[in-house]
Amino acid sequence: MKLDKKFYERDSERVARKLLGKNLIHKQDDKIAGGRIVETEAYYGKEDPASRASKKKTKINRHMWKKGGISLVYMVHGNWLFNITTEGPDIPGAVLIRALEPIHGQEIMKKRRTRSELKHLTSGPGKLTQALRITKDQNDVDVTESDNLYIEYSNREESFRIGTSNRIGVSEDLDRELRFFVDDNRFVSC
DNA sequence: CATATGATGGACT
DNA sequence: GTCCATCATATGG
Repeated sequence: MKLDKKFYERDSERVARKLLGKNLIHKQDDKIAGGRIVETEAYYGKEDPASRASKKKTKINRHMWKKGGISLVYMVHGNWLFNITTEGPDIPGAVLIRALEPIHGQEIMKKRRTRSELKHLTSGPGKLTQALRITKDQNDVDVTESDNLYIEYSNREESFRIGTSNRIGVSEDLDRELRFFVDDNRFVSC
Protein backbone atom coordinates (compact mmCIF):
# COMPACT_ATOMS: atom_id res chain seq x y z
CA MET A 1 0.00 0.00 0.00
CA LYS A 2 1.30 3.45 -1.01
CA LEU A 3 2.03 6.10 1.57
CA ASP A 4 -0.58 8.84 1.29
CA LYS A 5 -0.57 12.63 1.52
CA LYS A 6 -1.19 12.57 5.28
CA PHE A 7 2.02 10.60 5.79
CA TYR A 8 4.14 13.34 4.20
CA GLU A 9 2.30 16.39 5.51
CA ARG A 10 4.01 16.31 8.90
CA ASP A 11 7.19 17.65 10.46
CA SER A 12 10.27 16.71 8.39
CA GLU A 13 12.05 14.87 11.23
CA ARG A 14 8.94 12.79 11.85
CA VAL A 15 8.62 11.90 8.15
CA ALA A 16 12.36 11.11 7.90
CA ARG A 17 12.12 8.67 10.85
CA LYS A 18 8.92 7.07 9.58
CA LEU A 19 10.30 6.53 6.07
CA LEU A 20 12.89 4.10 7.43
CA GLY A 21 11.84 0.54 6.60
CA LYS A 22 9.46 1.56 3.79
CA ASN A 23 10.01 0.49 0.17
CA LEU A 24 10.90 2.98 -2.58
CA ILE A 25 9.82 1.77 -6.03
CA HIS A 26 10.53 3.11 -9.51
CA LYS A 27 9.05 1.44 -12.61
CA GLN A 28 10.31 2.44 -16.02
CA ASP A 29 10.17 0.72 -19.42
CA ASP A 30 8.52 -2.33 -17.84
CA LYS A 31 11.44 -2.64 -15.43
CA ILE A 32 10.98 -2.39 -11.70
CA ALA A 33 13.76 -1.35 -9.32
CA GLY A 34 13.66 -0.45 -5.67
CA GLY A 35 14.44 -1.29 -2.10
CA ARG A 36 13.96 -0.70 1.58
CA ILE A 37 14.85 2.76 2.84
CA VAL A 38 17.59 2.52 5.47
CA GLU A 39 18.93 6.10 5.65
CA THR A 40 17.27 9.54 5.45
CA GLU A 41 17.91 13.20 6.31
CA ALA A 42 15.41 15.93 7.24
CA TYR A 43 15.59 19.47 5.86
CA TYR A 44 13.62 22.55 6.86
CA GLY A 45 13.10 26.09 5.56
CA LYS A 46 14.59 29.50 6.20
CA GLU A 47 15.85 28.60 9.68
CA ASP A 48 17.91 25.69 8.30
CA PRO A 49 21.20 26.88 6.72
CA ALA A 50 21.81 23.49 5.08
CA SER A 51 18.46 23.49 3.30
CA ARG A 52 17.86 24.40 -0.31
CA ALA A 53 14.84 26.30 1.02
CA SER A 54 16.96 28.55 3.25
CA LYS A 55 17.40 30.92 0.31
CA LYS A 56 14.95 32.12 -2.29
CA LYS A 57 12.82 29.94 -4.51
CA THR A 58 14.42 28.74 -7.73
CA LYS A 59 13.22 26.62 -10.60
CA ILE A 60 14.61 23.56 -8.81
CA ASN A 61 13.63 24.03 -5.17
CA ARG A 62 10.27 25.77 -5.65
CA HIS A 63 8.20 22.69 -4.87
CA MET A 64 9.60 22.55 -1.33
CA TRP A 65 6.91 25.17 -0.72
CA LYS A 66 4.16 22.98 -2.15
CA LYS A 67 2.19 20.26 -0.39
CA GLY A 68 3.96 17.16 0.95
CA GLY A 69 4.55 14.06 -1.15
CA ILE A 70 6.19 15.65 -4.21
CA SER A 71 9.51 14.34 -5.55
CA LEU A 72 12.43 16.79 -5.61
CA VAL A 73 15.40 15.75 -7.75
CA TYR A 74 18.49 17.87 -8.34
CA MET A 75 22.15 17.48 -9.24
CA VAL A 76 25.02 17.74 -6.78
CA HIS A 77 28.62 16.92 -7.77
CA GLY A 78 27.47 15.06 -10.85
CA ASN A 79 24.86 12.98 -8.98
CA TRP A 80 21.09 13.20 -8.92
CA LEU A 81 19.71 13.31 -5.37
CA PHE A 82 16.16 12.19 -4.55
CA ASN A 83 14.00 13.93 -1.95
CA ILE A 84 10.33 14.09 -1.06
CA THR A 85 8.65 17.25 0.12
CA THR A 86 7.05 17.39 3.55
CA GLU A 87 4.53 19.59 5.36
CA GLY A 88 1.63 21.48 3.82
CA PRO A 89 1.60 24.31 1.32
CA ASP A 90 3.75 27.33 2.27
CA ILE A 91 5.77 25.41 4.87
CA PRO A 92 8.95 24.32 3.07
CA GLY A 93 10.54 21.01 3.99
CA ALA A 94 11.93 17.82 2.47
CA VAL A 95 13.47 14.48 3.30
CA LEU A 96 16.53 13.24 1.41
CA ILE A 97 16.65 9.49 0.77
CA ARG A 98 20.30 8.52 1.34
CA ALA A 99 20.40 4.73 1.13
CA LEU A 100 18.36 1.64 0.32
CA GLU A 101 18.68 -2.07 0.89
CA PRO A 102 18.35 -3.45 -2.68
CA ILE A 103 15.27 -5.64 -3.11
CA HIS A 104 13.54 -5.31 -6.49
CA GLY A 105 15.34 -5.54 -9.84
CA GLN A 106 18.79 -6.36 -8.54
CA GLU A 107 19.98 -7.44 -11.99
CA ILE A 108 18.87 -4.25 -13.75
CA MET A 109 20.38 -2.20 -10.92
CA LYS A 110 23.71 -4.00 -11.32
CA LYS A 111 23.74 -3.06 -15.01
CA ARG A 112 22.88 0.57 -14.37
CA ARG A 113 25.54 0.83 -11.65
CA THR A 114 28.09 -1.22 -13.63
CA ARG A 115 28.80 -3.04 -10.39
CA SER A 116 27.75 -6.49 -9.24
CA GLU A 117 28.27 -6.30 -5.48
CA LEU A 118 24.97 -5.66 -3.66
CA LYS A 119 26.88 -3.53 -1.20
CA HIS A 120 27.61 -0.87 -3.83
CA LEU A 121 24.20 -0.77 -5.56
CA THR A 122 22.21 1.69 -3.44
CA SER A 123 24.38 2.55 -0.40
CA GLY A 124 24.47 6.31 -1.01
CA PRO A 125 22.21 9.12 -2.26
CA GLY A 126 23.79 9.35 -5.72
CA LYS A 127 24.13 5.58 -6.05
CA LEU A 128 20.46 4.81 -5.48
CA THR A 129 19.28 7.32 -8.11
CA GLN A 130 21.61 5.66 -10.62
CA ALA A 131 20.35 2.21 -9.67
CA LEU A 132 16.67 3.21 -9.86
CA ARG A 133 17.33 5.52 -12.85
CA ILE A 134 15.93 8.61 -11.17
CA THR A 135 16.85 11.86 -12.96
CA LYS A 136 15.26 15.27 -13.42
CA ASP A 137 12.60 13.45 -15.49
CA GLN A 138 11.33 12.22 -12.12
CA ASN A 139 11.35 15.70 -10.59
CA ASP A 140 8.06 17.22 -9.40
CA VAL A 141 6.09 13.95 -9.38
CA ASP A 142 3.29 13.43 -6.85
CA VAL A 143 4.45 10.16 -5.30
CA THR A 144 1.08 9.65 -3.59
CA GLU A 145 -0.57 9.46 -7.04
CA SER A 146 2.04 8.00 -9.41
CA ASP A 147 2.04 4.30 -10.28
CA ASN A 148 5.65 4.51 -11.43
CA LEU A 149 7.37 6.32 -8.57
CA TYR A 150 6.12 5.82 -5.03
CA ILE A 151 6.85 4.58 -1.52
CA GLU A 152 4.89 1.74 0.02
CA TYR A 153 4.51 0.16 3.42
CA SER A 154 6.66 -2.90 3.99
CA ASN A 155 4.67 -6.12 4.05
CA ARG A 156 6.79 -7.59 6.79
CA GLU A 157 6.74 -6.68 10.45
CA GLU A 158 9.43 -4.08 11.06
CA SER A 159 11.46 -3.83 14.21
CA PHE A 160 14.78 -2.03 14.27
CA ARG A 161 16.77 0.48 16.22
CA ILE A 162 17.09 3.98 14.70
CA GLY A 163 20.54 5.60 14.79
CA THR A 164 21.00 9.37 14.45
CA SER A 165 23.84 11.74 13.53
CA ASN A 166 24.46 15.14 12.04
CA ARG A 167 23.78 15.46 8.34
CA ILE A 168 26.46 14.42 5.86
CA GLY A 169 28.34 16.80 3.57
CA VAL A 170 26.68 20.04 4.63
CA SER A 171 28.90 23.08 5.22
CA GLU A 172 26.69 24.62 7.88
CA ASP A 173 24.50 22.31 9.97
CA LEU A 174 21.93 22.95 12.68
CA ASP A 175 22.70 21.94 16.26
CA ARG A 176 20.40 18.94 15.80
CA GLU A 177 20.90 15.38 14.62
CA LEU A 178 18.75 15.19 11.49
CA ARG A 179 20.22 12.10 9.83
CA PHE A 180 18.43 8.84 10.61
CA PHE A 181 19.40 5.28 9.73
CA VAL A 182 18.58 1.68 10.47
CA ASP A 183 21.17 0.70 13.05
CA ASP A 184 23.58 -2.07 12.00
CA ASN A 185 22.33 -2.15 8.40
CA ARG A 186 25.14 -2.85 5.92
CA PHE A 187 23.67 -0.57 3.24
CA VAL A 188 23.88 2.64 5.27
CA SER A 189 26.27 5.01 3.44
CA CYS A 190 28.75 5.55 6.27
C1' DC B 1 28.56 34.13 -22.11
C1' DA B 2 31.91 32.65 -17.79
C1' DT B 3 32.53 30.99 -13.57
C1' DA B 4 31.60 29.17 -8.85
C1' DT B 5 29.26 25.90 -6.29
C1' DG B 6 27.82 21.68 -4.15
C1' DA B 7 22.70 17.30 0.60
C1' DT B 8 28.91 12.85 -4.02
C1' DG B 9 31.48 8.81 -5.63
C1' DG B 10 35.30 6.37 -6.88
C1' DA B 11 40.13 5.65 -7.24
C1' DC B 12 44.07 5.57 -4.87
C1' DT B 13 47.88 5.43 -0.76
C1' DG C 1 42.50 7.99 5.44
C1' DT C 2 43.31 11.62 0.85
C1' DC C 3 42.41 13.57 -3.71
C1' DC C 4 39.87 15.02 -7.64
C1' DA C 5 36.43 14.26 -11.69
C1' DT C 6 31.93 15.25 -12.03
C1' DC C 7 27.82 18.46 -14.40
C1' DA C 8 23.37 20.89 -13.84
C1' DT C 9 22.23 25.16 -11.86
C1' DA C 10 22.58 29.87 -10.27
C1' DT C 11 24.33 34.13 -10.74
C1' DG C 12 26.67 38.14 -12.62
C1' DG C 13 28.58 40.62 -16.72
